[in-house]
Amino acid sequence: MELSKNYIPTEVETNWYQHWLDKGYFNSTPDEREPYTIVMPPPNVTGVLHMGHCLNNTIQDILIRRARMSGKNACWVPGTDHASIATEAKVVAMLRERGIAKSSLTRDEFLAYAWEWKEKYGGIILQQLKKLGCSLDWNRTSFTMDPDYYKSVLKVFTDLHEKGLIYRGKRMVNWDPVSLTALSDEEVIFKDVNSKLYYVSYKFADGSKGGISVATTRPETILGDIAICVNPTDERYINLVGKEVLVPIINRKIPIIADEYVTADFGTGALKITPAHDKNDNILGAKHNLKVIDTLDEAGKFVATDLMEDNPSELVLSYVGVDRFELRKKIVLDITAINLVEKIEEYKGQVGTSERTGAVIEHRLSLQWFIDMEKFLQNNPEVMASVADDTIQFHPAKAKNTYSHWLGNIKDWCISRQLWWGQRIPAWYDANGNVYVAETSAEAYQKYYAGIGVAVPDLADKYTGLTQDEDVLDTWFSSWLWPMEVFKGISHPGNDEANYYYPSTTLVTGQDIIFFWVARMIMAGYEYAGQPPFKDVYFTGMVRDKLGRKMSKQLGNSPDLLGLIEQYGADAVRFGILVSSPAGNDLMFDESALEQGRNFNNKLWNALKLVKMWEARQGATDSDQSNLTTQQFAIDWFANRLSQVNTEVDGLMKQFRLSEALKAIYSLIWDDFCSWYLEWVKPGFEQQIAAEVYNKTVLFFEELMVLLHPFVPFISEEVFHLLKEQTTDLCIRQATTFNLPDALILSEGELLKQVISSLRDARNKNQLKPKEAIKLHIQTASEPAYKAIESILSKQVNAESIHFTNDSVANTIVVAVEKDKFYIESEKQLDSATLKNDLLKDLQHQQSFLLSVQKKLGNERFVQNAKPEVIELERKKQADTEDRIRTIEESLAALN
RNA sequence: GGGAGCAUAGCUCAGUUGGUUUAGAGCAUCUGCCUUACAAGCAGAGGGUCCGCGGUUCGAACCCGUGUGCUCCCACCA
Repeated sequence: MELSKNYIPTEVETNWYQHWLDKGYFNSTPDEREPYTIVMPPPNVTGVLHMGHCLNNTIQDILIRRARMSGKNACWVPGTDHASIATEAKVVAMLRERGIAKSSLTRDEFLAYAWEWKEKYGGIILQQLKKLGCSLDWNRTSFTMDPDYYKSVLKVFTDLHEKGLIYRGKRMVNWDPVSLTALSDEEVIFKDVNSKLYYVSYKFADGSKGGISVATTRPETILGDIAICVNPTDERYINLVGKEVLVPIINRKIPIIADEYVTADFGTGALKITPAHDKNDNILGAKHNLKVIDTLDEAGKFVATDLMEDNPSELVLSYVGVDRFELRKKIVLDITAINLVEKIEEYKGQVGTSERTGAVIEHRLSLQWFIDMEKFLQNNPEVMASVADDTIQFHPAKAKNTYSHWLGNIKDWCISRQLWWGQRIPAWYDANGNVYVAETSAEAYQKYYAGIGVAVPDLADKYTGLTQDEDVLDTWFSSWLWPMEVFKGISHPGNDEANYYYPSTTLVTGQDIIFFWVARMIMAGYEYAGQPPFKDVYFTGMVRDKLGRKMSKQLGNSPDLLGLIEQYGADAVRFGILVSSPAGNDLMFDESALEQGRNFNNKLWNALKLVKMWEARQGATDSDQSNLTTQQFAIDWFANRLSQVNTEVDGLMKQFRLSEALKAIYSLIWDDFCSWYLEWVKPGFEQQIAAEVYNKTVLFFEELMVLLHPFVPFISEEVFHLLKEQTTDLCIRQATTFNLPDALILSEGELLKQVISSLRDARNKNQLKPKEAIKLHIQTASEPAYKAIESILSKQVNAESIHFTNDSVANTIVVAVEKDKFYIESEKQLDSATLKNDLLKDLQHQQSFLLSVQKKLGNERFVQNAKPEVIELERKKQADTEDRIRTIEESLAALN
């Protein structure tokens, strides 16, 4: 078969992926093997594949493929998250484009559209993961709103409610006025903004001259003011406490009160209290028994209802329905007109925004469902302990701090959302406002009828008297069950699959969702399985562009991933993203890394071509005996390098240092295998290769593909099969166990490489063309060792002859390597000046090194204190350096 | 405001208990090569005040203190 000049990935990738699928290699069922389980962080159904997913899923695929090749029962579960708020926003936008307002639809009508949308667009991302080569068990694809999953969420809600861990209450919550729902604290992102600080004066109500000046960033809330607060120790205001002032525009009388909460040196030292629109004001209001006047509706528009009794004026009426930001401008204008604005300062502040819609968050008093986190954690002390004591290991470990700090300061979790897309809260209310929480409406009615002492009607459609809560649950209230419920561990507890696969082995995710998801999965894991959901958590960094900026749509610096796969091949994309991804750190993505990946694939391809050329050129044995011993040296050396790197990679993988593992393999293949080994065993022009050497070479190549496969699955599988007829696919091939490498053989190989490089350097410096042969004279105490590798040496430095000598050789230039000297003889006039210079530089370096070693050894305190092996090492350094200096000096003498 | 982390070659990063490290890799750079697997390549080379200062130690890139610069997380001083 003719192999193409360069490696062409497209067809190869599609074919192999289909083949693996056809063979069912990715499917897992429980058996006697040890499981290796990864549950994929479910992307939003609305998602499309981006760089973050690419990094994340490449890492998971590497882990799972390596496990599959190491005797484990590898199971990687795909799926998607219904992503309540994000998806609902998309569906609302889609409907708006079609001219349909959400408010014109019933809940059921809206949900029908949402499901339609989900079936059409949801899960595109899973198809895209196939392009990347992800070896997911597609039979297990899950969705957080699958029927069983849905039920499991209700079950958990009901259960936690029964345990007293869930309560309903009117609290200050983060309110998104765009999506019209409450949000948890974690869904609020604080952003720096340039705003203004308005100094507004409040006149005394008794008509006496003057008043008090208050600094505020939110003048639009003035009409909801209920008091002015100062610090009790603030001498400027101490006499004013108890006096009343007038709220601008509406002239409501409000008191001046004192509380230590107020900072005297901020603004004017006087704070206006608006309990309806600020968390701290609300706390202060409650403390001082103040009335709450809500002036904004759910969409952030002005409402006057609460103000009407006070003083409805034309002006106030003109504010009704005005948006909060517009209102701010209007009110500032209006109070400026009546001379109540003293000054306006520029102010840098922070404002909370909705993670999903970007809308500025309002604090709003509303009735919501919460989880009592303190109590929950008291019931589950392992949530904190398991991470602290490494029962669950975090990589990198620094994430442990973030985790424990958050848990230590945890607030109650608001889990209700005023949305339709999601699990509807299983709570029913009767006419009197009594609540019945149950997994089904039937059960809720049972409780209801029992409570009022009425017999339960015989048919469910005769049930009356209850209405279900309109709200749905926070998305994360379903995703925290993911590692359990993908195996039906909640809906069908104790089933064989859950028993076998849970706890999962490794979680790979971003640091950004440590609170949203990781911590909560650990909570649910202990609460419902009594076990952690995973053993290791590998946190990936964030993917940035090469300038270090976050990837974002606005910046347009987010590359088109599928386009890149098209252009470079999935293997190259996987290689590129991983090679530039240090463990646990952010990675600067640069397309040149993909080029490196593509080049590497091409290198593999060409090595394959070379070996395939030899296939037909095998001879029984090599006629030249010396050539055979030489090749045996190359084989022994590479076999040991292979086992050395295998051991190294094992260690790196255990520490999740995937990038370094890949680099080690890359260098083993490119440098050791291609640049050295293959050149060493390469037969001369149109010559035969010993069958034994050929077979060994193919074996090495196969082993390299085994090592490489998890990282670049497609090309490795392709090369593996093109090398020779195989009885298995690489995808499920089990890794070989290697012996410990022989250090002596390895160091002999290193020395040979060093000799070759030094001689080539000397050739270069004398402008010897590659084709110009030299005569080599070697002065060494270990002649047999060099005799054994003579043919490699002569081939690699283009020496037409090699002689051994006991003395310097006239009219040559000399190269010193370790204790040996190499004399290069050429027909060309050689210039010893640069080499002499190099030798002098080296000599100087060695001498100063020797001096430092001698100084150390001459130091009595060193000899007394240092460990014996360290002293021994220093002695050896001294001896070696002395030898080296002698060799250099002799070489210099020979040059003169 | 509180907490965590980082600073090593032009760039991105390794450097494990302080001692074969007067410091390594990849990419980039420079020089020479169209050598019959590969120019998406081959061979070779250059490049560092280990952020500054102080300390501990026989010995510091590594430990301690301090200064500077940067990053992230948490926290709504209106």
